[in-house]
Amino acid sequence: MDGDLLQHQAMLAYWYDDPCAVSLNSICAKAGAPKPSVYREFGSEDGLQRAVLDRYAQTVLADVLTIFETGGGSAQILQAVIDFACDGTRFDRGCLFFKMRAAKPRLGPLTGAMLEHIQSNALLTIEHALTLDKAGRIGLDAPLVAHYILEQMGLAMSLRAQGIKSDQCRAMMQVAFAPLGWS
Amino acid sequence: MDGDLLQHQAMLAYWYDDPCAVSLNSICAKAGAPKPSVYREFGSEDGLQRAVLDRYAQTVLADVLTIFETGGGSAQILQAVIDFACDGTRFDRGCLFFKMRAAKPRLGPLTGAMLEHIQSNALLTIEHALTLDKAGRIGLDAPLVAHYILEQMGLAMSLRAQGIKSDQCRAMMQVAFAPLGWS
DNA sequence: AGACTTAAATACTGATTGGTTTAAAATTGG
DNA sequence: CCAATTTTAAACCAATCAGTATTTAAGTCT
Repeated sequence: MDGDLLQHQAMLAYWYDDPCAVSLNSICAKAGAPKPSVYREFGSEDGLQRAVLDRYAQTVLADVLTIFETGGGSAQILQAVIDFACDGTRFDRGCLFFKMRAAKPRLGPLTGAMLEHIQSNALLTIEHALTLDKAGRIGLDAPLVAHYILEQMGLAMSLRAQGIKSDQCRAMMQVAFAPLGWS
Repeated sequence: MDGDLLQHQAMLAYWYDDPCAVSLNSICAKAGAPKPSVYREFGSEDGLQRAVLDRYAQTVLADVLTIFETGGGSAQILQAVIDFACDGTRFDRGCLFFKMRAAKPRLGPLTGAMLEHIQSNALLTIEHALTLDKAGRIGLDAPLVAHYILEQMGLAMSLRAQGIKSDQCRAMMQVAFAPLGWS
């Protein structure tokens, strides 16, 4: 059963290239899988993309959400988030979630619904971490700050995908997070 | 000479939809222009996109750059930038420059070069305004802050294109610009 | 008016897209 | 060892893409 291999190859292709620019034919060729098997396993291109995005959320994105779940002060959390987005080579080519979200109007309904589910789940997790942190800033409501943090993460990863150096991304995120109880 | 009409219709199509999702055929149909005239006037799809982007920069983007050029304190400038990006209906569908920049790997070399030229020009203008403002923050070098401001503008416009309300975009930008000498 | 040039409109090319059908091959159950 | 089912592989489909050739019409200049 090479459905997993197919899904894995599809994830790499969507992740490293533009999701909208990757054709089903090329994915099948790369995975060595016949095209009808895609439709047997996933029903449609939309179904494959949805499954890939789901897997990505459960593996890659879960790591960043645990940062918020394990808690600590907001300064600690934000520093960990910066490290997560800017360190290592994991997001050298960007983040599949944000790439797909940017291409959402061109993706199918299943993938679109999965994008919304992932985003609302992430927002809830971030917001929960914020309300736990008693040192949170006053006058800024938690949903707004949660959304702000999510978008700054997305921006950092998009910049990395554009080739911006890790140091510069880190410096920008430090500026962006400064008003949120940084120092 | 309906080259202007063609260019205008192309700009609207690229602006309101995803630039990569708009076909040359649909643009010709919308503008009522025969396809060969596109190649006579612009040489290629890349040439048309480059011309459209150039026109966009000279009309729409020029307005935001004058904000930086006319000067005032950094607080004034940043407030004007927020108003520019978040007010009105002009960027309800996003900003063509940032949309095209996001799709850069899928666009032609002429358009890619134009994108780089517009961005470096914008960065220089912003940086110049920052160095003129003596109240600029210490410890943050001007190129970094210029890049930061540009990306936050792009983020705000991308959020608006996603359907985020103007008020929420404004609130986020106020957070983002807070460390740059806001109050 | 008549020769010449330029533009327009349509049709076409070859490639690629997502998706389907078909026929052979492999596998499985008895 | 054979029959039934599933998987493969390749061909196929209609639609669409960027780009080009061709043919026809409209001007333009002398």
